Amino acid sequence: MHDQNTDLQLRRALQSSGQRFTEQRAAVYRYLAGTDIHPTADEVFLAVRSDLHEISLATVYKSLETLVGCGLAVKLNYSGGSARYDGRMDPHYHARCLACGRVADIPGEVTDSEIHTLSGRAPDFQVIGYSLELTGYCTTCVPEGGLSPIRA
Amino acid sequence: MHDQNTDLQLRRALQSSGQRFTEQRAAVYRYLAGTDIHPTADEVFLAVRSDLHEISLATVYKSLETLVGCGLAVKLNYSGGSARYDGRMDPHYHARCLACGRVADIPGEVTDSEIHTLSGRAPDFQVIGYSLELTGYCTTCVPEGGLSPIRA
DNA sequence: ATCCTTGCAAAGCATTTGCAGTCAC
DNA sequence: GTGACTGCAAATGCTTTGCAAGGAT
Repeated sequence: MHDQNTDLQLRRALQSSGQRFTEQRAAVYRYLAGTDIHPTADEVFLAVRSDLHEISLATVYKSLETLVGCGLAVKLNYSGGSARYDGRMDPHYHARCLACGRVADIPGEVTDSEIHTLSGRAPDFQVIGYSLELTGYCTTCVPEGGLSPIRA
Repeated sequence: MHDQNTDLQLRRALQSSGQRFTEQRAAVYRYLAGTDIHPTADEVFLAVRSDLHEISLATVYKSLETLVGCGLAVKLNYSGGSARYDGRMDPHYHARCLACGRVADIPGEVTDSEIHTLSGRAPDFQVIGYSLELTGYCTTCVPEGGLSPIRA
């Protein structure tokens, strides 16, 4: 299933940075834009391989970095091993379950005024972005002991 | 230079979780609690080795994880390779320079009401903490091109 | 005396890289 | 046709692990 809009968007983003449109990049982007599971590079590889049997893991890594470079995806770094990628570009932030590791999308965004308040405490620093993540437990992972205090 | 308070704090934290006080753990904690450079495991290793010549990198890794487990340190994960550790437990968040990779402390915290607002959008999720990081450029790393839009 | 911790070296993963062949433009 | 991209395999870098010797309680 080829998503015309998705492909076109990718083609434009690539062209404007002097890069080429390829089937591999298209397949990676199509998958990433259509899922909300925040897959790892390996998960993308496995998913995309059902369409493009010959694609290699190295190419998936390269494609993902290309997408990030074009602003079509965001890379999320977590403690538990591999990085995850997010191809949904609507404003939202993330909640990560400390038990199962899943990452859930939370719609909405931190308001600009909130960011300004936070940035104001950082003189000598030109803020261009932020990354906010809530941590806790999803309903399927009920903790037994008490809860730890909130800490960044 | 042995910080009595720091050592005592560590000894208590270790005892309450059934672990032992060792010179290696003490050296790692003393260094971590006394710096604000958010060192990598390797940087801790190099710094601590001037006191404890025989300490190994593996032990540093193990000690750091022990401290995190005791709640005496926080592990920060970034894209650029190695994890960094923060032994300052007063409320603050971080600003990371996209050019040089340095991590600066920003004093203060997101207010409880702000966190509640953010958490409220996440039903089915028991929030116990958050992680906020600003990204941008420190004064010594002035970017040449335009700035990217704010995005999590 | 017990059993946790250390140090060493080797193993384990995620990710990157070099390069020849291939493809988009 | 040219230069960018792919696929492969090897390399890299961070972190973890197994195990015998040593150390804290």
